[in-house]
Amino acid sequence: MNYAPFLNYIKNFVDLNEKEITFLRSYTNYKKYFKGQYIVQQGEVCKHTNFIISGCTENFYMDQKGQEHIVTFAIENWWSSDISSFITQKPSDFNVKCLEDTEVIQFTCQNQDEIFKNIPKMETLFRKLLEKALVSSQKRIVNNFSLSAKDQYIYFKNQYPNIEQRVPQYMVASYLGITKEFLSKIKAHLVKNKS
Amino acid sequence: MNYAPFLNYIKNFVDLNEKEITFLRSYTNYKKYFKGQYIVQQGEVCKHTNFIISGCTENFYMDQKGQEHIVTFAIENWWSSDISSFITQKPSDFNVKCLEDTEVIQFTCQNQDEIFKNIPKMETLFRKLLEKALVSSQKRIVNNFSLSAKDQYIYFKNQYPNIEQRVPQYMVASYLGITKEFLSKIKAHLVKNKS
DNA sequence: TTGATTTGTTAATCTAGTTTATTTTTTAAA
DNA sequence: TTTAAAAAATAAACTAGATTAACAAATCAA
Repeated sequence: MNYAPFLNYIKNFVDLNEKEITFLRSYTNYKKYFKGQYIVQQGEVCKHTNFIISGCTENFYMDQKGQEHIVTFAIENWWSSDISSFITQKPSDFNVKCLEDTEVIQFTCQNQDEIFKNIPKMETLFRKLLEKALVSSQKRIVNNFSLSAKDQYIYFKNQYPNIEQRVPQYMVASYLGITKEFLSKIKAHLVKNKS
Repeated sequence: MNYAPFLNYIKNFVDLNEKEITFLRSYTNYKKYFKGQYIVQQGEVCKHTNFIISGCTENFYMDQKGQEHIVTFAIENWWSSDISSFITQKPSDFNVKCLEDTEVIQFTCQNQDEIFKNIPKMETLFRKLLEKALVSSQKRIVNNFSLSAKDQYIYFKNQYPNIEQRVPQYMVASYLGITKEFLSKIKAHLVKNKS
């Protein structure tokens, strides 16, 4: 079990003393999932918030027509969960699925509350994380409005340079909200015009 | 100056004692803006987070082609600011403009930190608000992907029943990311087909 | 009460992105 | 190493929504 990356990540934001680290350890746990395994399944309650130590997950849902839409990817040092289901403890509208073998540090909703109660710095950290997440979510809405599919793809490549190589193209298309055929067309066009 | 709605709003989430209320008052201030006035202007730093006591604001930006896109509306009991600029204290990509005379309770970034330091319950409140805001932002991305413009319009009407009457249609179209002409077509179609 | 500006409608034409279908390439399993 | 399955590319027909332009209401200023 590999806990260090989680503590290193936290150290970027706040300093925890020994006692706090011990507390945090006892209220979180390590888990390994295998490729293809579901961490959360549409219709079930999302029990944990997960910090990814290694691996890659997708967060997707199935619409009324049976089409899958990828909402987010997550890799090392990112968080992965369905926040809506986690905070309400109601059935999730999303699936969280491992695209590779994936190690996580996870905690339940109850334990999160305990952590925040006992280590207020951790609540501050999460408040700031949520602020950033909200900003990037709004940015995505804005891009959706003002960029063509081609420009959104270019933006995606710049923002997540590590992800494109690790997941199949049809998933990138799904993330961008376009068909795989159209993404293929965009890429062919970009190659031809050398940018 | 009308402070009560702000305290009532807070009371829905957490209980503050007299001392905390006094502290909060001294670290927030009341301001009245007039219709058409800008609370935040694209290119300037967003200095305040604003809680709306009365009135209505739009949060919009201008893209490279000079087209305006409305990102959010806000009315009584909602928050209005450019969170990205507020947390980084860097120039904003957005405008926040009053669509009606608007009264707000506002606080600066520094004062927010003081409030959180002295009244941790307030940080918890904000953490929860951010969670909800993130959920609804993600929901909007999801809708963008899986709903037609017509269904997004219907969803908007259900979710924000109070806003459509208060703002011109072309702003609703802008919020939905479609042209005013197409919204007009959708509405004509809905009237004809009685739903 | 009239003109001027802002808002909303209709219709024709156009285009970014979808759908469907077929073929090729890559991956993975046996 | 062969074979089956999954992923990617290509192309033609199609559609949701954009663009343009002309006009009609509504609001507002004076």
